[in-house]
Amino acid sequence: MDQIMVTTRPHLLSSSLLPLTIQNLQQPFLPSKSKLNQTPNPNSDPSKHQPSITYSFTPSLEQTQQIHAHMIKTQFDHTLQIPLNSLQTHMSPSAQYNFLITSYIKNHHPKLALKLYTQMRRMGTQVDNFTIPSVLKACGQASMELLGRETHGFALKSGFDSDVFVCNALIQMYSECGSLVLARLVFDEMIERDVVSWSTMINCYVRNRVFGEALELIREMHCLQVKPSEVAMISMVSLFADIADVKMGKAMHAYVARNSSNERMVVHVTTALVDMYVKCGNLAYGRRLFDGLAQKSVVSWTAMIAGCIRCNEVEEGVKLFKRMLEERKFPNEITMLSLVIESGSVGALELGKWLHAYVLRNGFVMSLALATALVDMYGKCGEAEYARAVFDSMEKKDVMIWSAMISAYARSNCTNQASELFARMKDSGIRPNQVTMVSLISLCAEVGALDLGKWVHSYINQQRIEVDVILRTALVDMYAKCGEIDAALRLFSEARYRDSRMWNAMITGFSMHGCGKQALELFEEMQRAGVEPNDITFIGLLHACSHAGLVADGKKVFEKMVLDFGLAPKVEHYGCMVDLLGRAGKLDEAHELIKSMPVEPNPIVWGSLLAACKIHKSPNLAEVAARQLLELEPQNCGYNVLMSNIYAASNRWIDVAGVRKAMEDKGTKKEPGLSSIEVNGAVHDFMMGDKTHPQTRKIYEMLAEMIKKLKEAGYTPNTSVVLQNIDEEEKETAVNYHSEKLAMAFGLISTAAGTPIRIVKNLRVCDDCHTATKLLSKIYGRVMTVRDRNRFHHFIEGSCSCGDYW
DNA sequence: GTAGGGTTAG
Repeated sequence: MDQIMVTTRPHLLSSSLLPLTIQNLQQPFLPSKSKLNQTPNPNSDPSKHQPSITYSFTPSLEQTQQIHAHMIKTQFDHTLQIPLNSLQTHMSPSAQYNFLITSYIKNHHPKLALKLYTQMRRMGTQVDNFTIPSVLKACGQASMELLGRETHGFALKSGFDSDVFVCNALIQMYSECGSLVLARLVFDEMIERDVVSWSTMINCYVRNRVFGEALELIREMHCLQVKPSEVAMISMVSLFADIADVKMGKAMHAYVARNSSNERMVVHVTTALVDMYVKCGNLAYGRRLFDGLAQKSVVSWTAMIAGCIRCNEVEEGVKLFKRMLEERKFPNEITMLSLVIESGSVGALELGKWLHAYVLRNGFVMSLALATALVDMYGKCGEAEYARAVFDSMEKKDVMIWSAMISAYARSNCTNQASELFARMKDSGIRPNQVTMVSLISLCAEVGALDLGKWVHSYINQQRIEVDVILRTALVDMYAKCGEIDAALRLFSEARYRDSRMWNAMITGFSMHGCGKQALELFEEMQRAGVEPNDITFIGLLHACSHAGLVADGKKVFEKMVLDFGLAPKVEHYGCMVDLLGRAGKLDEAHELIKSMPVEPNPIVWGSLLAACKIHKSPNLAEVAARQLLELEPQNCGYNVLMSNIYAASNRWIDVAGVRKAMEDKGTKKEPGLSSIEVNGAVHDFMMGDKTHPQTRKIYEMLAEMIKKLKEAGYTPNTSVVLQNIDEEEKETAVNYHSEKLAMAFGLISTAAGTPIRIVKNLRVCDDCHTATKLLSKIYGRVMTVRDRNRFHHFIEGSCSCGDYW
């Protein structure tokens, strides 16, 4: 529960303003022990009282509302009897308003606080220099800069601008509203600054990522011998933790080490440093600091354990959790929340389940935040059903848990469940926000649901949901992945601000559509715009060159990445290069590259070489690649299939038989092919030979008709793609029932003549389906778009945009 | 000091 500090400052203790008096204080309004010692004797003469008193209260929102209602009833009378817990106070109307305003802010209801402030002024109640900082805080929280400025003006007129509290609050308010210049103006014009002024101004720069100025201020502060308080140091360290800036973090560490002398704060400061190091990925350093802590608090343990999990040291995290319990330190809600979040981030399902059970067994209150973290964790671990169980167990739901559940469905590609849930969300009056929309849009992108994606896009416009850079990126990506590259480009061009991710989405979009030149041009423009490319940019560019057969350009890009941008090529980049060279028939060069690469080749690298060997008919090199692949992934029989095809193409039937025998012996499995098609906003999935669709009978009738027409057009099924040891007729049936053909048949019977058909599949298009689809596009006069694992195929009038090169 | 949901690739 949040702590509310009611602070009575010396200048407020005028004769008209009696100090707080507390009788029979009981829980939950119990102030901390140190504060209890300061509790004044209710019978003493207030005027002789000590000048500054601080009481800690923890009123919840409900309690605040009760007190509020009571204050209204007593018309803000000087003698106030708060009905809760026998708390009795004597407060001026101003003090009562101030108390309420502060309480609402602490309960994260800045708008209620501001409403009270408006009312306070309307009633003519005196606004003092205690009111102003609270009001400014509310303005900052609610990002209401206009009201903040108006309050600033009021403070100037009333002469409160010489009050250091007021000025600090002004800096903080402008900082939260993103107005750096105004914040700095207030700071510069302050007659008298305290430590808080400095750290607030520094935080303002850090929050807005103006690190140079922040460092400059820290230096200046040092020169003027203003020592940051421990609290200020901690907040600086934690800010660098949040933005994972280890360089600044280390600088702060050095600074803290030199300037921190407060023994009592050692645990807090060190914990902040531990958290900073682990969030920057330096687990070992964080651990060293943690181990050196003589007194570890629950917070220290939480930061350390969460850090272990985040860095994928799950077992070590569990060990530490157990050690924490042994040392009789017990996790709180934030501990559980943090650990659940980190479990999700690394996909540690078993740990996540264990934490869930721990929460239930140990009587934690299942707050919305904790439930949302669990939903998110299960979602990230691919367990949408577990996520749903947690979700359903919560009676009260808000936009965050809704979004988390939709995101869980999105990750599992459960389009229909996600859109159903979205409909329910709207019905129950919860307003979706950008986060909700991003989940839905990225789902549409993933499964290729263009109609749904378009509908969601129009909903965003209609509801005036702000399209920020993330949402715009998601939209660009969705249109590109759904085949509408022009719409993607339009959204991209209309953007006022583009970060590297948005550029990457557009470059990758061009790449998938085989638009190599456009991708390269866009990259030039990205450089002119001064946006730093990252490794993902180069993956997109290399793919683009590969799909468009631009060998020389691809080589240049690769070189540029290393020489101009100082990026170390990862195995993915080598994979792209092998693909690029291999497709172009430069098999030996590709092989040499693999042998010379400084990182261990993965299956994608060898797989690219193998696929190239298949296109360019090189069985000997194929064998080399296949042997490596089977060593790396003995369970994957896709390679065996390719190998068998390659042997078959060279009439090496004994080797074909050998591969088959090896597969039978190992009992290997192939990733099942899955094709989907969207009709009227619903996504229909098909597996090979699938008979689960409600319209199965009609689909198979259509399929028979398609095969008949294909044969009339001279098509013969290409059965070499089948590897089971079955007779030729069965093979033909197997090819005919490929998931892609089933989806195509469904598309043909359920959409109007002449309209395009769009199919998305999880594997590469097989040779037979590719040939068949080309013919079908002509036979039925339809534009057919197939998005496979790697790229788009646009089939028009009997030919494909990939130029049979994929 | 630890604190719930989102984008590019794979």
